[in-house]
Amino acid sequence: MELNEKQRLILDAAEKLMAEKGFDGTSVRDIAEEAGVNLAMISYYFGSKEKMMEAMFAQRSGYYKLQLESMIRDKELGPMAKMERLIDQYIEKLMNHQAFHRVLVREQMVSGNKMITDHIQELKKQNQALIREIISEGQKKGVFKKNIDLPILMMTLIGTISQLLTTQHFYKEINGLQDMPADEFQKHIRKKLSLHLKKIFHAILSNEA
Amino acid sequence: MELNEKQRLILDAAEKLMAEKGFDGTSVRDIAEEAGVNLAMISYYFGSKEKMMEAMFAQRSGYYKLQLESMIRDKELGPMAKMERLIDQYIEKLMNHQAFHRVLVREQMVSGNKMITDHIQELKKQNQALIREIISEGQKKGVFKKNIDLPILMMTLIGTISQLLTTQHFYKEINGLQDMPADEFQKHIRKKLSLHLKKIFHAILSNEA
DNA sequence: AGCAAAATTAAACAAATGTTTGATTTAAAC
DNA sequence: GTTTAAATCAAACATTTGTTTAATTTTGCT
Repeated sequence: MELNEKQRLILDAAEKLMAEKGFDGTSVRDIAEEAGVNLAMISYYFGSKEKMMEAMFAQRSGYYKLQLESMIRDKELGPMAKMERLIDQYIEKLMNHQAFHRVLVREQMVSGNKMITDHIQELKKQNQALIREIISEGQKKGVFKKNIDLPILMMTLIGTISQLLTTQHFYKEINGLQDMPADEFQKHIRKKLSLHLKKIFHAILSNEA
Repeated sequence: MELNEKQRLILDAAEKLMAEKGFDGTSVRDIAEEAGVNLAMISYYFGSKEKMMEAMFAQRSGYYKLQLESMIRDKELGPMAKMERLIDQYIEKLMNHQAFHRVLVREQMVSGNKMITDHIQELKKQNQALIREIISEGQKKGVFKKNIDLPILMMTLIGTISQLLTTQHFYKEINGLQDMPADEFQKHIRKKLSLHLKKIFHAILSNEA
């Protein structure tokens, strides 16, 4: 779907506010004001608040589509190196779109909008299918263990990153990092996350002792 | 705070509905109907919807208080055995109070109610202080690694469980478990989670190869 | 039984909600 | 320059929201 300038303004405003207050906690008047457009434009362009949300997911959920295809076929990279790149891709994707990810986490919990949850589910399936290829390759080469439970492993990957995203204010305080500049903190935390998750994946996947 | 029968009915109804629809997505009329009480009783007993939520957290957040003290002093248990019990306690606590945990996850993400987020933060700090004791003991005995980043490890613990809680429908479908009875599924998933997380903790904490 | 406090109720309240309307302005096409 | 459609706007709309009111019922106590 092609978006014009006004539509983009509206979705940006909606994403920002809904990341803070949630769908029901954000009124269309708040969104219109934040976007600097007239209230009626939301219905005019999207039909309704609900459909505006759907448009937002259609527009943004591509964030979750990983750039994996070419990497998977790469003959130079070993399976573990591929998994490490995968981890970093997930960290980048989720951290670079924190606001949208918050909206998504909320929406995922609700039994709510079928169109949206189906959309998310489909993306997850596609990603898992690709990752499974890497794992199969690793098992065939004997560097990965047999009997790997990918869905649970993905829960640790996404769950750990999500948990950081939703509680980073806690993390800052508990580590006395309130005064660290925002971008420096982002770098710091991504590095930590990356090392931590790679250690975990290595322990779960690798055949070596 | 002591609760009478009506107050309990109200909080139970509120918890159930807010786990599904969130705070803003749940009206006091919905809550009153679900609880089978008159609409005005919510203001009458709690003062407001907001304060009702605070009462709910005051009442339920004890779920997150682990029964660790006595176990920590236990001379029979090694540090790794203690960590394993810790993992199982977290799994039990969060899984046994799924509805409340959903409400908490949502509320945690919002900048919203200071009283509630402070309460949560305080509980986390207390728990982490206790866990740190176990880790120090393990390090002193030489069975745990030095330089363990506890906050990140806790993110993996809580994040993995939370991710499962918020996406279990997806997990069911991807594993073809839609027809498994609910209680059997709960058992199945707790067992898997437990083994998975213990493997991770062992890899991160243990000094052995 | 009589009384005071607590509990319960239906109704009313003002404010906020998502959406629509109908008029007006802007832009594009001829 | 006129015409036609798209875009923009303030106002109005009907619901829904959380809360309060004022009357009534129930409860506990003497």
